[in-house]
Amino acid sequence: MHLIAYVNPCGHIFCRSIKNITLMALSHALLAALHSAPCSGYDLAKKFDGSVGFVWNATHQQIYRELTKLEEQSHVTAEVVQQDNRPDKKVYKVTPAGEDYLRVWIAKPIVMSGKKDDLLVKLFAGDLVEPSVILCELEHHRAQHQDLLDTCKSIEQHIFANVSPQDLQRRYRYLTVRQGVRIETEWLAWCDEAIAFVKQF
Amino acid sequence: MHLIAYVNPCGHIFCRSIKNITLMALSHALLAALHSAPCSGYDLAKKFDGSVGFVWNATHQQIYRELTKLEEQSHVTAEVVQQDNRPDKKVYKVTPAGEDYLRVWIAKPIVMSGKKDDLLVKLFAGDLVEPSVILCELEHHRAQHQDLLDTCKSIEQHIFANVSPQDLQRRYRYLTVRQGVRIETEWLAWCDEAIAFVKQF
DNA sequence: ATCATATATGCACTTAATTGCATACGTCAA
DNA sequence: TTGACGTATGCAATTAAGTGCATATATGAT
Repeated sequence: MHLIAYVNPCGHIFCRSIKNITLMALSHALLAALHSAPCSGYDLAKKFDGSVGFVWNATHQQIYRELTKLEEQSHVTAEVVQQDNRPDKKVYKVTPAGEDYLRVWIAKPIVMSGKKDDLLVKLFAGDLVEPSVILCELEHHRAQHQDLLDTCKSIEQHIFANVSPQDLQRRYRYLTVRQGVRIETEWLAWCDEAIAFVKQF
Repeated sequence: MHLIAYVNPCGHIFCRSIKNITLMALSHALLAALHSAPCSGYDLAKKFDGSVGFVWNATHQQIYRELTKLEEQSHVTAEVVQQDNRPDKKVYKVTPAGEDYLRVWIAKPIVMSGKKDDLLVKLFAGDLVEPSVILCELEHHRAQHQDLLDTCKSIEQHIFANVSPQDLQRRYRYLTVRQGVRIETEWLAWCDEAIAFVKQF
């Protein structure tokens, strides 16, 4: 098997095999979620309490398929857990090999994925329709961003109110919540600006 | 052919055929770009002057393939234009049918696509690696957001400095640039917050 | 001459994402 | 006892997206 070595801009050296590497991002998101708390596919699909669901969304079908793949690659192990009054569940946790796989991926610098935003594309051709149509869509989106912001703020206050400086994992996760709070706040502000703008027409 | 009627939250009625509809988002982005200015695939791939490239990114291969499809569906027409000192180019423009297709799509309320961010996933498992690795990645991203912000600000000043209130198309496009300015500014601020945070470790 | 760069377009192949279905156990209510 | 809902998992098929390669003309530099 061929190996290739990289040096990232900070001088960290890492390597990976050229073949049989899936760069599929969902696998990393699942491993990151399982790293912080072992759980079942169903749990992952529910995007529970401030977890990775907020930074990477996927359907349950994608998640189950990917978990099966990760198990085949020995990046996770599964344990069937019997429950009262509920179907059995398979609880997954990350293996040391899975952690290595994550470490390699984290150290590899990535180019920001380009923006892909339906709403902005709509605005681009907004003059084709009545302003009220655009206004409606803007208000629809505003409501969605408001919901997200409320959720992020709630997580910020309840989960990360009193985190000890030693709890590195939680402090890193806190940063992702902060991103949600900041960006959603700004999205809301932009929506308001855009709504006011369109109302002039 | 079956038809289905919708009423969006603002009371606008619209309909579309159930079959043979591609909801593929790239086609809408290309139509929106061509709507504001007919041009070639090459031009579209260059993401020129404040155009749709900033709100929807794609490779030239995707763009050429999609343009061919759009031509087959009669949503665009192509005209071969001979040039001096350069290969011929095919200039595409949107047909009335293409405009209708865009109008229907614009009027259809869309659910915000879920967030998918590699950097945040990395932070989620940040405790697996040395803080300097995360710091490096944060600074790398900060630079990318700074570039984008500079570009957006430049477009804001040069293209939209003196737009007449009557120029609806340009005023809508101005809103997309404003979104870029606002969100990238906030991304930068978050990067700074995160960098300061990680430097404590 | 040859090489790099810019313009201009496209096919073939592979991988990822989405959609539609299918299954099964349990609770609670009509 | 049927039907709706929540928990829990998954396959099959399709569609979209991404990667790698190929081609051609023209300019300017070495």
